[in-house]
Amino acid sequence: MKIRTRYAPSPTGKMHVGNLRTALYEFLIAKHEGGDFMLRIEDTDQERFVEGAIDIINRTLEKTGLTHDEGPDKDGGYGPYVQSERVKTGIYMKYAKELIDKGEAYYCFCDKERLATLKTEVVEGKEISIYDKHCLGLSKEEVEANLAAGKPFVVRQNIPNEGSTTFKDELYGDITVDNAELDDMILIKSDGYPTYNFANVVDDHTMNITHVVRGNEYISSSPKYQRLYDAFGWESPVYIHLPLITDENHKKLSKRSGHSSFEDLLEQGFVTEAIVNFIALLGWSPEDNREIFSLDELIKEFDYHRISKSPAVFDIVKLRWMNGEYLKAMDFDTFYEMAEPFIKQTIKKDLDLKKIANMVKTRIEVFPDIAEHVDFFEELPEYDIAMYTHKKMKTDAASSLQVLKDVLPVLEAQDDYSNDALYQTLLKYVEEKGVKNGYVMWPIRTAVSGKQMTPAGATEIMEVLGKEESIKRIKKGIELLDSAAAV
RNA sequence: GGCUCGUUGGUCAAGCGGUUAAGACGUCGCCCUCUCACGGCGAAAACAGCGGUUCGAUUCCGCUACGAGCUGCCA
Repeated sequence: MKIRTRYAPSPTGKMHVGNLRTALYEFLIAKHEGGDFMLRIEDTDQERFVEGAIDIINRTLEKTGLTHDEGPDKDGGYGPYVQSERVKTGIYMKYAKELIDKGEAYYCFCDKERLATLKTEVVEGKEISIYDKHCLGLSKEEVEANLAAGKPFVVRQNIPNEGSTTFKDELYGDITVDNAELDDMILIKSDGYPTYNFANVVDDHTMNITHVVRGNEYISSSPKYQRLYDAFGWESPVYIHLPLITDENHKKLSKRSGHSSFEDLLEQGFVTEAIVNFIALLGWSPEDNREIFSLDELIKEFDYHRISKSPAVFDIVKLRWMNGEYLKAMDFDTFYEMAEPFIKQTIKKDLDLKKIANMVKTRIEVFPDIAEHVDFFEELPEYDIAMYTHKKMKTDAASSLQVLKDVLPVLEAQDDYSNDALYQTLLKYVEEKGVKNGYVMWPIRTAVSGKQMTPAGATEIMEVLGKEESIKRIKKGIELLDSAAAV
């Protein structure tokens, strides 16, 4: 049998990495077996609907490559299934009535006031009450009369107070709950819309979903869904509940975490492939120790039996590392295309940006890191002459001054400012003096960059800077060291 | 509060009765090197606790602790 999964988000805002991972796993589970992956928008809560949220979902899935296989025709492609559209067909009410006829559900006319009189318990600021099945006792005539009178109603699932219900999760095994723990949940709301609890079962069945994959938070309501399947006489799907993704405090990811949504991560300079790769490994691991996977490779390797049961902390430090791996592996042209805007943010001068990009490629983890690496090209920063002193290079202010003075005329005389030529020239000086490379390179690099660390060596920097600017900076260094020595 | 689920280094994780308990990120050290980074090598660092079952438990069972989720006319 062909596997069919679905991603069923509610359009209430940005797409969390948790949501994205759910979509990814659903996609991978289907594709690994050559199955189909569907998209279904769960917008039955009109109050929480956020304008533009569906666009975000579409954009994200498209960008990450999680394209769905089926849906209503739309602009030459597939649109998602949309629950609010399906409501218009009367499908949910039809199935609700079927349950009512079977005695598995019933009309409830209780208003807010009556509901408020139910025995409630306050735990941690939340009111907890269990519906008392009051309307289950209504006679057929009373129900008909209420309906005829246009009295607002909801439809509730009728769950017995005795016995227990069991469902099977592929990862967690059999989970059994006493029926007394299960509230008579609302299936159809008074506005005529189904609740998620009902729509999800009806849709998954009518869409022939074979594997229901969703977050852990649904595990405790799954027995209720199982009762629905049983009541209808439908075969239940394979359930796969996914462990949570938490923040560094082991709390559910919140918007405030700042790095919790896919779009936020893109803004922070992460590349799509790295994000997808990273979240794939948050709750799943392959048989070998491999960590770098393209989407196609994930499809090939993904075995849902290896999904973990315990929650995973979203570690942005490791994501940064992985992003860096992607940048290093990227071909230069692609890298340059993406890096250029970031370089141009700090460098306005007419310099060889490609050379700069190349210097930085193996040194950054995310694009915004570029700025701190290249700012000195634009302008020589103020620096302390203490920077000339380096224990390992055996340099200090005096030796540096000497080196710079010695080397200046040579560099002034030289016209070839290519990295190679400069390096050869300086090497000659190193040999003459019988010192270590660093002994002369360190002060020069310090003078031309004004920085402790640079993305390239002295000669490479000079190559990019050009003769005029390089000489200027070296003179500046001599000046600084001279005036300090004079004191 | 009740119910359900979870618990291997700081983090992601392998392990599915017998192992010196992998690997990765991060941290630290060394090497390479015209600085830093890359790369290479190495180090520190874990089975929540207590009881069973067993010749033998990280692995199976129970209890406790801790964490999380649910307990909505939200999904």
